[in-house]
Amino acid sequence: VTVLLTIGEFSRMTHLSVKALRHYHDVGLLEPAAIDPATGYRSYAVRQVPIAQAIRRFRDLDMPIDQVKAVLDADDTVARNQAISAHLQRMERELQETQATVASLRILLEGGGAAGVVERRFVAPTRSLAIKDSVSFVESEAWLTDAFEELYHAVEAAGITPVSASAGLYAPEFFEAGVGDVIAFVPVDADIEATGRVATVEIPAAELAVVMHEGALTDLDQSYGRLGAYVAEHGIGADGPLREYYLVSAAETPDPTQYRTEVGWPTTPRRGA
Amino acid sequence: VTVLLTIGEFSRMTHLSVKALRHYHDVGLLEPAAIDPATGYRSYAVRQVPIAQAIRRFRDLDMPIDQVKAVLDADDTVARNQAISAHLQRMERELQETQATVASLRILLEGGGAAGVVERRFVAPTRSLAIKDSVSFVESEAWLTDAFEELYHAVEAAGITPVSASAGLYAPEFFEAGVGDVIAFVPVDADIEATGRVATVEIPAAELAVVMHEGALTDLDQSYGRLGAYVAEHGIGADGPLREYYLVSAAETPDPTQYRTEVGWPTTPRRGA
DNA sequence: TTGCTCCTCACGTCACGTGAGGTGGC
DNA sequence: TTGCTCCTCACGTCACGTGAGGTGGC
Repeated sequence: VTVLLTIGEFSRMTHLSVKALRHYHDVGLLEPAAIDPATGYRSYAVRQVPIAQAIRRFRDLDMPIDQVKAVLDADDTVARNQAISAHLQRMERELQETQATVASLRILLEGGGAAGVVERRFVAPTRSLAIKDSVSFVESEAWLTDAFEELYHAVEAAGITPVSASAGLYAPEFFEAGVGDVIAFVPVDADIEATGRVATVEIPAAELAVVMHEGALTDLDQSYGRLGAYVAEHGIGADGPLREYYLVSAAETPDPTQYRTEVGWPTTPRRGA
Repeated sequence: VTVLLTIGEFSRMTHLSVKALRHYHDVGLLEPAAIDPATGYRSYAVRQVPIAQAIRRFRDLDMPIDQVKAVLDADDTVARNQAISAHLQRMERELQETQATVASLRILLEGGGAAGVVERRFVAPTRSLAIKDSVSFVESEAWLTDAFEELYHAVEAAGITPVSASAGLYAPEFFEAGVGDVIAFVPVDADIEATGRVATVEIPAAELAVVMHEGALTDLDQSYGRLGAYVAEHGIGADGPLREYYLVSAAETPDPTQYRTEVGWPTTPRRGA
């Protein structure tokens, strides 16, 4: 016979609170083994204890309830282990970002802001291989990595060579609303058939205030701040997407402090230019 | 003259969304430099850019808004740096817990549950130095560390020696509600004057089912599960606090896999005992 | 018989995001 | 004049926690 446990006993055995257990029942993550139809009392089975203990660990790792459900429902061991290691990888990435943010905070508080020279520049229209998508600010780094991987595959497959560094166009609402259109592009001098997300497009010309950003992309806001101040002080702001040219990036060096990124802020044309 | 920025410009310069900036205004974390009384339009000053960038970094590190406010309001550099490093320490601790949880999850999923032998035991009343408090489950490890430090200071100050290992009593609601009375105690054979939170008390006798838990305290639920199953199967459950005896703990070894903790679950008395 | 355990709503938390609906300046 | 930017509510999100108010079993 199965030994049944009250919700209180089950709570002490799993270190999940009674409120949490009721919530997991409500959302279908962990159904009691039996429910008294008269009183509504929940009963749990001893064999549910390890499942509940696993749930507690997943939740301690901040895995969303839906994902926990998916992992537990996967009777396929391979799929289950994949889901778990995918989550652990996400966590490792977050940890690295955290360390980068700490370093970045230290620099900022020590007053060592980027003081690069602002330069004004006209960029001509550029034929490019590009991927365009609506991207959220938080997922943009991962999106960019994927996009450039795909673009370089297309470049290689076509047997051509990029004309200059890879770059990105960011709609203002990407920053202001946290979601907006982003175009990742690689300048080329030949037309290529569209495959998958990759298309050949002409990146429009622009008049820009430009600054060289040295270091990790987490700190890009410092260069944006510098450009924005410059543009505001000179009253030369114009509409249009923000630009980033990745001169030295993860593709070239594993050390983020070696990254070199040109940031461009749209301006009105210069007189006499 | 101060150059004023629209909320959109300020957003692009700081990489904080417009919604976030309005929220920070509402809660008093970051007041605009000026507000148009007719339209309600917010204006920000260039000198606010580094402050906003610092706020973004603190929030990326999940520092609560109230704490960010406290850190920024502290014009005392020393206090500010203390608050920051306190937060970074908390994050490091969390990281270690995360790694422990990952290890713990691996063990659980590989089916290697604690299979220790359950033993029944009567423990006599024990005169002890104790600290009692209402403690939440999440903060209990830190609370316990502090409590034992204080207790050992008191023991030392009195020039006496503990009679046996330090231990803890946990009210059922500590697990079931996530908050409940906890007593940390060190058995002694002399009365000591109450100082601070420390008092001399008699820990009551108890009839217990006991199992030896080997390894980190994160995994204690496995031993609780084993005891609860044993007690339920034999129908010998009784009221009363749960007990943990810390035979080998952080005080003795830096390696959590070396920890030895006896867990006690209250039972009815044995026949013939 | 009396606490004790358990139950179900309903609402709060935290830091914004998501629309809806509307207004002033170039 | 027409978009565009900005504005203010009001409500949603996520995983429970916090009471309130009430019932069945030892």
